Amino acid sequence: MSNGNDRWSALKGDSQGSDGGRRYGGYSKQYNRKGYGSRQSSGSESRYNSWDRYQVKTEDGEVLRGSQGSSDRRYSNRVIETKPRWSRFSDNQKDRAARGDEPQVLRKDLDVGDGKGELNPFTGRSFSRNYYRLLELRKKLPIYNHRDEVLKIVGENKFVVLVGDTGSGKTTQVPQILSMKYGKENNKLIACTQPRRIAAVTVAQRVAEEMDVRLGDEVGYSIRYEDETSSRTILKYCTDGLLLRESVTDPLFSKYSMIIIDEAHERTISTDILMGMLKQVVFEREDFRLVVMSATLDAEKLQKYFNNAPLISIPGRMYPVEIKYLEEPVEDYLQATIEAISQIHKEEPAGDILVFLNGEDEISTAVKDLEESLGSVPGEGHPSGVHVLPLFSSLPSNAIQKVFEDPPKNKRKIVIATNVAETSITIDGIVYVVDPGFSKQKVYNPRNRVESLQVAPVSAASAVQRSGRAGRTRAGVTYRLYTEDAFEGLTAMTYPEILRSNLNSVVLQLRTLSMNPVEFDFLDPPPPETVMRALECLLYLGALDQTGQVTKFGKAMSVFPLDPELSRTLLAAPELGVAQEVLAIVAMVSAAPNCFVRPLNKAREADQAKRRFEAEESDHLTLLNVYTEYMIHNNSSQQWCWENFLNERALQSAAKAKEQLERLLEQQGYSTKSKRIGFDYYGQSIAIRKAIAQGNFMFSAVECKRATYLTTKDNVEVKLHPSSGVRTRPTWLIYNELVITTKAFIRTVTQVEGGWLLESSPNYFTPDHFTNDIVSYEIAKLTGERKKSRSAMNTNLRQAY
DNA sequence: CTCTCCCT
Repeated sequence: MSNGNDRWSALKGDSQGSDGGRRYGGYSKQYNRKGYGSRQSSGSESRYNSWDRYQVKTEDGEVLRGSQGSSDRRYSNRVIETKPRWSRFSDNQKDRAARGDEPQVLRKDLDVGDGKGELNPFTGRSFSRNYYRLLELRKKLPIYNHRDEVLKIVGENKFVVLVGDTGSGKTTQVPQILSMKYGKENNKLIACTQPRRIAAVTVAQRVAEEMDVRLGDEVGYSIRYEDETSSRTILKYCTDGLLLRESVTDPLFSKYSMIIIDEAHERTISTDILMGMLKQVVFEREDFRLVVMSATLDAEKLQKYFNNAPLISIPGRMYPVEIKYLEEPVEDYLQATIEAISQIHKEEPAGDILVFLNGEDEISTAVKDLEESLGSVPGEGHPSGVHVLPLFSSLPSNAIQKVFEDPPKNKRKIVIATNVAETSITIDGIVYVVDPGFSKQKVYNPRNRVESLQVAPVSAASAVQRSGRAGRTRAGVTYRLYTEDAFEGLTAMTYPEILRSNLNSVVLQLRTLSMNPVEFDFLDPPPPETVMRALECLLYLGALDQTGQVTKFGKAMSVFPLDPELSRTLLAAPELGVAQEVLAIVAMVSAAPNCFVRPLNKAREADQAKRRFEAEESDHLTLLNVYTEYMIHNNSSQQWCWENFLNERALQSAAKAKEQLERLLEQQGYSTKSKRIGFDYYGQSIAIRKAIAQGNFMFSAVECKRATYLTTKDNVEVKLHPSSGVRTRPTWLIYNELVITTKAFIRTVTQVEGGWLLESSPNYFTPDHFTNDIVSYEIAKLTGERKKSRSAMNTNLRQAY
């Protein structure tokens, strides 16, 4: 396959039908680093190739390789001034008088507290000096003069939509203002959701400081594995996914008097589902309010969705940001990024740089490159060189914290981030933003209903958000590493995640709450077929019965923060006597999918190290071996992980996940102890692999020719991924994911017996269920054998009596 | 013969 097509190979799979799901990814083999808007080197006719639209069609257009010293030619200067957008509800005294709706006077002790010498209503102590310092800054935020309006409109309505541009202060101030008034109402608290963990934590820290309270007291945060709240908490920042999870145990969100959904424009799947659920809660609960905050102009759609909710519009306040575009597309955006940074460092005045790249790998490489090439190279205003820091979600919290700290004296801070840095967080000192214009996104192919992760051009909304990061503390510059024409060609908004995702888990959750997923009030309804496929899958898993009601088993499945397949695997384990082992495996698969580190220059050593953990019949068991050894070496884990080419962060998160899953399993009344007595190695291996088969039978593959398998679900011819340690050449396999890169590969596989699959779901494994002859034949062989053995058993029985 | 944004 030629290079231009590799990226899209995932979209041209010949599979007949599948709901794909998390395990069906397509990642480009060669990391095609062509800059956004550049010409593709070979024809890519695929009609799913969203780049087609952005290609520069002229054949004679010279593609400039970025080079130093040609900056004047490469960048076109164009200053885009940020125009304040006027609030629909002007805060002008005259206007208010004319409308006759003078805002109510607030109770003084609940006001934000302007007067010096006042006591903090929460701590009873006088405010600190820092409080007054921050208060001065808060007064400058556009939202400050809209406090009364926010309180009034929220007071009079149960739905409110609030739109505020970057720098309006909505994320920190609106929840704060509202918690002053509603935070103690009926002993309930206010929650404010964020799409990202880092945002939830850093915003909570900031707001606690502004309110002069200790983090975790009146203001706290809650993200998976970390709950910094207490009985005193009146305002809780949390991730949208976490709040959605809470609905499983508390469908009416009875802990909360108000929920504020922030960054609704990001349209994460969790935010979309929450909006639908909370809309219902508003009707069912007298004492509940919903505020939806968004950054874009798409407010009308939200207003309409929430029964013509009133709109509060807050202008942004930013320092001017100059946008520079490339005049010609670049050949290699990574190289162009490095060069742009180098140029900024050497030629532009003092100020830190924020760079958007696509993944841990890319970021780590860039950090290393820049430390080497610019680490101690003096630049304008920074005589000691640069201080480069990575930022992505899976970093440990102390590494994330570093990003917000001052760099060493006389060094220029360079933060290289994924799109975690796109919204909500403010890194002081950032003056320059370098934006190659890409992000890694889930992509959905409607033809074969396949979900995959791809590097794709960002939406214009994202690009604007990114450039906004440059003007937070003073005037800044954004370097877009693509042409202005290319910018014009970007899609306006990011396509909602719910329209490009597998809905198995979501549909189970909705059914558990007795909601009809087909009639659910989605802001953007997913295709009905995706919902039907989810229902079908849940039926086979035994989570739903024939009438679509949630079974007792399905109810138990819905409690786990896992895909339904993995929940069922987990629930099958105690009876098989291998709860501990399966807990570890499920934790590894869901929380540490890529725990093996394989640096290219040490590939052989890394492979050798991995081999020590390998089980020849199962990669899942290999993961279990890694986990077990890791726990044994827990007190020297850093050293041990390094020596064994393992990603310590990944293993730490697997350990936390296992703890959480174990607690939940116990709460469901299952024993989490393993029965080791009576097991030899193979007995244990079989029990574990049976549990894996019970949940993952839809991710099964059968050998069709030498070293080649056919997936049962969608008849894709696949090979074992070269990273697999399975050497037994089994007839039947379970795979954790299917990736299509240079070839179609199944990754993380386990040998199973066909009979186990049949036992797992007899109504799924019927020969006529499958369109492929080979699959049907193999299944017929199984069912045939089963019938045979049953009649043999009857003969035996007859003989016995 | 190879490699994944975010979130529960």
